Amino acid sequence: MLLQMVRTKEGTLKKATGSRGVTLGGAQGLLRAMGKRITEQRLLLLEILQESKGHLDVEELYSRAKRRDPHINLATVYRTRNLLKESGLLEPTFLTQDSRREQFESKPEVEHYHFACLRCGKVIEFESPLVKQLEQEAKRLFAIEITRGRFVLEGYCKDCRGNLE
Amino acid sequence: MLLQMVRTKEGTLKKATGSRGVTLGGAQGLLRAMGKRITEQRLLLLEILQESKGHLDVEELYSRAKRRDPHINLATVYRTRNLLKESGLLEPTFLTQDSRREQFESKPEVEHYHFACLRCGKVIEFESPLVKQLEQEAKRLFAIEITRGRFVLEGYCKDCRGNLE
DNA sequence: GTATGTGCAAAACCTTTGCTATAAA
DNA sequence: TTTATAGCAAAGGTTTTGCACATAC
Repeated sequence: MLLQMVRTKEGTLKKATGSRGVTLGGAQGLLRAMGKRITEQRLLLLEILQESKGHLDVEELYSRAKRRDPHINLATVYRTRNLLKESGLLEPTFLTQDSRREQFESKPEVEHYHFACLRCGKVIEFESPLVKQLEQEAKRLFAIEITRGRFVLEGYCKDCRGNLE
Repeated sequence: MLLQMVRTKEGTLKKATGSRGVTLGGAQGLLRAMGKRITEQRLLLLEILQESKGHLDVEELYSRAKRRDPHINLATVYRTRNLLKESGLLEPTFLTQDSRREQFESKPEVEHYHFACLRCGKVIEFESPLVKQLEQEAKRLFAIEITRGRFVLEGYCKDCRGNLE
């Protein structure tokens, strides 16, 4: 017998409560635990990732880092990004259909989902228990194990929907 | 949160009824209408895309094409893929978190969603009205216009979930 | 002091593009 | 015959890698 969630007066979906950074705040400890070193460059990159809400591609991360440390090298940015990715602190989010570059965000405490505006690039994060419910259903129906679910919407935000030339 | 759990007999999610190919079947007409030419290479690539359920990246498409026409060129594959993408017959699907390459599938008649196995690459397509419901909620809550929604699960399929070394 | 990380440059990838010959209409 | 397209090779863009020096531990 399956359980189904039914929507009542107010929706199941809400804006994500953007508490983040706790994860990245613990980055130093994790790196140490992995036998990795805490370098100036890594600290800088972590700082930038923590400040920005994420959704940075490598180019953007590099350019922001360069403003504070003009000598930082692109290879270092790639290597750091890969390190954080492998250690699970950062995860790739493919936002739009035609994006060529991967974007990343620091791993959130509460799983959330995304809307990305095709015109201005604005990203809205939201949560909804229905997504987990869908995952549960899929899990049972197909006998699969799910490690990650993503739900991504693309389109035009409030400000852009009228202004399409 | 004002949610009630209700017992129902069946879930909202089901395996996608994989009718496809009608779209790609109409490709020739569309190409003609666009003033494009029907070449052997394009026919071959369309045939391959139609046979495979999709979920091919360019490399795979190229290697399959080469088996039947050893002279076909990678640039032709890219150009054809871009053409089909622009004309809306093919669309990119980012399946797994660490996939570097875009994969494509022929545009389905009924919108569906994906599960991809991280070990064997198997793809399961499914449908659920709840996804559209979520889109409606997001649309109202954020005053956005949604052009596309994707819901992608990754993990391990029935056959692979036990065999992880 | 030892081993890891950085910067730099080169290499490896993936995708696009300019050109000429070919073939579709 | 006319014009779009294929094949090829070269170029463009992104990511990775080898190596010597610097630096965290």
